[in-house]
This record gives sequence, C-alpha cells and structure tokens, in this order.
Amino acid sequence: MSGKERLPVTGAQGGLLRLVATGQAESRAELARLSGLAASSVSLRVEELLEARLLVEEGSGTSRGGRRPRRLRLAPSAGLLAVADLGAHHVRLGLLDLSGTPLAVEERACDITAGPETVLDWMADAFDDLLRTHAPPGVPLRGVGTGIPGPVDPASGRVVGPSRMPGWNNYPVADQLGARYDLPVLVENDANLMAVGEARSWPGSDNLMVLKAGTGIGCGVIVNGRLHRGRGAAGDISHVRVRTDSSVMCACGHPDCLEAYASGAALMAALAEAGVAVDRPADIVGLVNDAVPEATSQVRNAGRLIGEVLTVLVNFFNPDVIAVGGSLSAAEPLIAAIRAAVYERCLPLATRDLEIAPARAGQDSALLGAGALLLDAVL
Amino acid sequence: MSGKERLPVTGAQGGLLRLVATGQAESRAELARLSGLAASSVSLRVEELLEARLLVEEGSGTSRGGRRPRRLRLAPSAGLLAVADLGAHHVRLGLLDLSGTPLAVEERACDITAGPETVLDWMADAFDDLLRTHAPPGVPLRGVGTGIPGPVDPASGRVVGPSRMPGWNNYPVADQLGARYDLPVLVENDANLMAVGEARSWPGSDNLMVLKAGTGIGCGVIVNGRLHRGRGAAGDISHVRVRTDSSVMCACGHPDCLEAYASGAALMAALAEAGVAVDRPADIVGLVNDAVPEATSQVRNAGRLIGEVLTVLVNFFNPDVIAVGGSLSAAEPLIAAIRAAVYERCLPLATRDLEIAPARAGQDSALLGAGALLLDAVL
DNA sequence: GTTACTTCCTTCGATATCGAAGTCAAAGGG
DNA sequence: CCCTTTGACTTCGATATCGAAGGAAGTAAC
Repeated sequence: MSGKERLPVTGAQGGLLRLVATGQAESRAELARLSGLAASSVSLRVEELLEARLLVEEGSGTSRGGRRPRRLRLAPSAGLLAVADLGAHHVRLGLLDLSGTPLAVEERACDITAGPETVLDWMADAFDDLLRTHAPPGVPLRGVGTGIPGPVDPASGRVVGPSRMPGWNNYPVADQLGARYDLPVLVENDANLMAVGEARSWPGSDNLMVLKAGTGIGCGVIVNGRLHRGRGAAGDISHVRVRTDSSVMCACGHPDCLEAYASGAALMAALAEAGVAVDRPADIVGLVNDAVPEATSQVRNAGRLIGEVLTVLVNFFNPDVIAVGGSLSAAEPLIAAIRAAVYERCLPLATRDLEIAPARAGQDSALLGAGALLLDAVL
Repeated sequence: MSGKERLPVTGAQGGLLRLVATGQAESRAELARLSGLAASSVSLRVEELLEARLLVEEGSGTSRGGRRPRRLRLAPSAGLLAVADLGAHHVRLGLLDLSGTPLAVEERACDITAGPETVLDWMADAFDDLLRTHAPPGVPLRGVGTGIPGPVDPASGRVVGPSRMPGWNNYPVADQLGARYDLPVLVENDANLMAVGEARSWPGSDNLMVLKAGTGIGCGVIVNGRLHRGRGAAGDISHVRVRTDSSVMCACGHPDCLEAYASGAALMAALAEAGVAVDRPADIVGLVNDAVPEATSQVRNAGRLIGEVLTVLVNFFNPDVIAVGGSLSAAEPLIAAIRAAVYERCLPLATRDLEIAPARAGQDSALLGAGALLLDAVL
C-alpha cells in the first residue's frame, strides 16, 4: 500500500466519516454511540463535514421511540474508488463510491500470463474507460486497488511466489499502479479481498473464514473484524495434506494436497477422465443441477475433503461463520458435504454456534472488499 | 470476568500505568512514543500518578545519545494479584505485583475431582495463606485469577464441558471467587493463560501459537498481540484426526484423535505396554535423556503427529512463532520431530520466518499470563 | 387532548490534550 | 576543554473534547 493524497479530514472527522461510509452509522446519535465521542463533539465534527460537502443530510430515519434521527449520508461527490479483481482469465472491474456502492461493474477477458507490465497497463486503461463513461463530472478518484490470484506481501505490495502467474514473481504491483495514479494504492490477495467484502454481510460476526472454491481453493480469514494476514501468507489451505486411499502428486511437489483433489481444476480433470468434458469450473454446477452422477459424486467428495480440512481449523480458530464462495459454491452438494464433515467431527463446543453457509456478497465481494480496505487508506 | 473495585485512575492514566506495568515503557519519553499522547500530556499524567503513589521515580536509565531518561517504575505498594494455575493433580499458586513479577510461587497437591466448591474454597484459603506470609503490609489485593484445565466461557466465567473434571460442568467459577473477593476476577483456560504469559517473552511477534504438551495437549493462540478466544473454544487441537495405520478410539467418541496418540497420557500408556512404567509425563523426559529407545521413538512419533497437525495451522494462520511448553517440551526429540514435519510439508512462504522453539517463560507462564490479563481488568 | 417518557441534537462552561518553544543533561568530536 | 548534537523533559497558550443541562420532536398510554 502506498499513496499520498487523502481526503481533507482531520483526526476525529475521519473516524466519523468511516462509520457513515461503512453503513455502521446513519445519524449523529449512532455516531456518538459507535465512536465513543461525546454527542456534542460529534455534532461539531458533523457540522464541519457537512460544510466540507463530504456528508449530506437527507431526510430523517425511523424513530426508536423518540425524536427521529436526521439521516446522514456520504456525499456522492465525496470521491470514487477504482477496483479490480484479477483472475486467471478474466478481470472484474468496478467503480465504487466511498461507501463501497458500485456505480459500474464489468467483466473483461484478460490473460494474466501476459505479464505484469502488460496486464497492469491494460487494467489502468480499463479504469480510465470506466471513469470516462461512468464517473459523474467533478468527482475525484480517491484510490485504486486490485486483487491478485496469488500471495501478496502486504507491506511492499509485491507478488510473492505465485504458482500460475509466470513473470509476476516479486513484481512491485503497488509501485507501478502508484506511479500512474499518485493515490492510495491497494494490492491484496483475491481471497483476502473476498473475505473482507463478505465480512460486511455478516454483521455481528467478528471471526469468519471465507472459502473460495473455484479453479483453485483459497481462503481468507477475518479475526476480530479485521483481515488476518499473518506474515502475508495466511489463509492458505490448498496445500494441506488430505487423507485418501490413492496418492496424487501436486504441482507444489508434495503428495495429496487438498488442491489436487478438491479444486475446480482437479474436478474438471477427473470429470474429463470419466468422459464428461467441461470448460470452466462453473459448468460443473450445471452438471450437478442436471443430476449427472459423476459430477455429483465428485463434488460431494470434494466437499468432504474440504470439510475434513476445515475440522482442524474450526477446532483451532473457532469461527462464527464459514462462508463458501467461488464458482463452485452454487453446487448444493458441496456445502452439504462440508457441513456434514465439520459437524460430525468437530467439538460440539466449536460447532455450537457455527454457521456454514454460501457467501452472501455475490460475485462482487472481492471488489467490495477492495473498497473497504481502500477506505481505510483514504481516510 | 467480573469485578468492581479498580485502581483509582482516570482514562489516560490507566494506559500509561499499563505501559509501565508491562515493561514496555520505562520513561516519560517512551510513554509518549508508545501511547501516542503528547509528551506534555504524559508529563502531567505521570506527575499525578507519582502523586498518587502508583508510580515511583527511580534513578535514571541509559542515555540514547542525549539527556538520560528518569526511570519510572510501578510502586511496589500499588497492589497485588493472586493467581493460580489449576492442574489435574497440582496447583501452582502465585502472588504477583502489578507488573507481573512473582513475589511468591508455590505448588501444592490438589485433586480437581473433589469438585468446584471444595477446590475453590481450598484455593481461596491458600491465597489467604500466601497473602499472610508474603504480602508486604498495607499493599492491597487488586485482583484474583485462575487457570482451568478445560474450556471456559469467557463471558460468564463458567467451565463448559470439561473432559476430566467431574462436577465442574457449567459451574460459575468466576461468580464463586467473586463472591469471596469483591475484586476483578479472571477465569480462563490454562493453555490460553500460558499463551498470554509466553507472548511477553516474544517481543515483536504478534502472532503466536503456544503448544502445551503435558498429560493432555493444549494450545493457545495469540493473534495481533491479543489472546484469541473465538467463541470460547479456540485453540483446541487435541481432537484433530491424525493419519495413522492403526485405529484408536478416543474418549471423545471419535477415532484417531491426536490426543490418543501424542499426549503424555497416551505415551505413558504405550510405554507401560512396552514394559516401561512411569508415573508422570515429566518422567518420560528422563527416559529420553537416558536414551531409552522405546521412549525416544514414542516421543519422536508424537512430535511427528503433532507437527503434521501444525502444518495445517501454520499454512492457515501463518504465525511468527510456535512455542512449545508443557512437561514434555524438555524432550529435545519432540521439538525436533515437530520442526521436521512442519518445515517439510508447509509452504515456504509460511515457514520463511517461522520460529519453532521451546517456551521461554518457564513453569510460571500461566501465572504470568493470568497476571497480564488481570492487569487489563484492574486498570 | 393531556401526560409521561424516550430519543435526538445543541448550547456552553469545565477540562484534557496538543504542539511549539524553551530548558536540562547527557554523549561525542575537535 | 568548549562546542555541537541529541534526546528528555517542562512551560504555556491554543485547540479539542467532555458532560451536564435543556430544547426539539417524536411515541405510547390514558
């Protein structure tokens, strides 16, 4: 993360603006409760933010038994964020306002193997396109962020030892974007962004795991409401050894990695061998819905293997929620099999209040997550 | 945790006092740096704390190139904490000053199966003994805490579903201690306390796992410098399924739990079967040091199994440190086998800066941890 | 309609914090 | 030795925050 220009706010104002932007607070009273500031101080700061045209007052909210609150909203003209979610073959691009609401989202084909210079330049051009076509006039861009389908060193914004991204190793992604934009820049692993985006859909749950079941298997971890990065590699579960009868060598050099059995790529390979050819992992969901036996049994087996890995993590981490996203998550047998494995084997204490459910935030969750993290950099 | 009386400090004073108590700061300048307060504000607050006789000025520290700092210490008369670490057959009892330094520690035999009323009353009597014999006159007791060898619900201070503690299930431990002391009371799982105590010995490491290898296998997790509780059960790894040839049923009702193979209890049973009888898990260390082949091979195997479980957690959680404590940790082959398994199988990115080492805090780590957590409740 | 109560928000004097400037006390270099 | 530099505090006026009190605007019950 790097960046220079920030919103023209001082100390306490930033915190208040953030509470409004994230939707946690809609009135001065809520701001006072959540920020811990005195109600009088909140009123003063809000007055300044209204003056600065970063907030607007808009009608009134619903009464909670007394006077109705005056509803506060982020001014539409406060700023924009340009965010991307880079995948192996596609990119999702989005333009968000500062509250994280998408103004425009589009998906384009993009070959990540073309190398970082090409892809990032192309991405920046696409951002410029989006801004030209969808940005209201006079609204400034405040930040730029992208998700990367591989490990990212959070401090330097570099890609570190990615598996399917030739030419990207150790490339300073954040620096290059920063050179073009002179704004706060965010570069983060895609599963981590997805976790942050998803977390907003689970208010009250401070500890969650977000599983991304697509071509690969990714996982993002939210601890105490914040993204857990560890030393930059946290959340990786794809190269955990699973208990199986057969033995398969994974690309990482170890035998019997979860990814070699339960990823979308592995499922596609197994189905092809059984005579059922599909192009993309998402197509497997269609096969399952059409009750193609090979597909259902493969997906169920993948769910069981994933679930067995999760048992360890559930006992250890004891999350409130496991949200399952990614293109395979639409296959019901997958989640059913995960649930079965976890609930059977985990400690009752750990599963007592555990919810295992499909992700709620939808396809844009990584974009929303990028917006949420960028907001922290902007304020 | 419950409690009423606190130290007579207001807002900012508490934070400063804590920084001194935890040893993070020794001078006004350090307090200013760490607290984020202005140097002038720090001086004012420190003046008040000196006035209140909670801090004392004591000589001067070493210069960092300029004027020497005036060293600040917690006043010995600021208060005491009474803490205990309840085990299956023994209790360690300690009297700490507010900076967590033990004034007195002793270990007594104690049968936890006697039930909570008996044990807790006995414990309180033991605290009173300690206070009579070792407390300087006029120094008030500020808090009471104990570790429990089983799961504890952090909110209510109750024991929840313990395995080897008949009669304790759902017992309101915190309430009973609170009824006798009218002070802040802390009740926490023993491995968690150990983790908190150990964390202080690893400055700069914000994410650590502390493994307790004794009669059972426990684990405490520090995330971002703070104890991770999850929903109250976090850190449990003893009932994770391990990969083995044979199949053993665990007391929890599932086959092949880690505890059934790698705990001190399991090792003792296996050694007895091989004709080598020992009384306590700690005795196994002696056998290993005497190069008794059965013992060494059993311990090494236990280390391998523990290490294989840790691989999953290292990839997922990506800690800075895994500290191994408990009575078995003195056996070098145990840690060596853990290291071998983790370094062989984990992602290089995850093990790049990972340190796997014996616990540094020694036998009193749980007592120190109880002191550290109590300090938060007291300030 | 009247009364009681709740919640939202503002006013205003008391208090806490900040930060720039200054003092104090050491280390290090000719 | 004297000077410069560095860091550790203090002083003091400017600023931000607090909190008690009160007005504003609603709900709920009778």
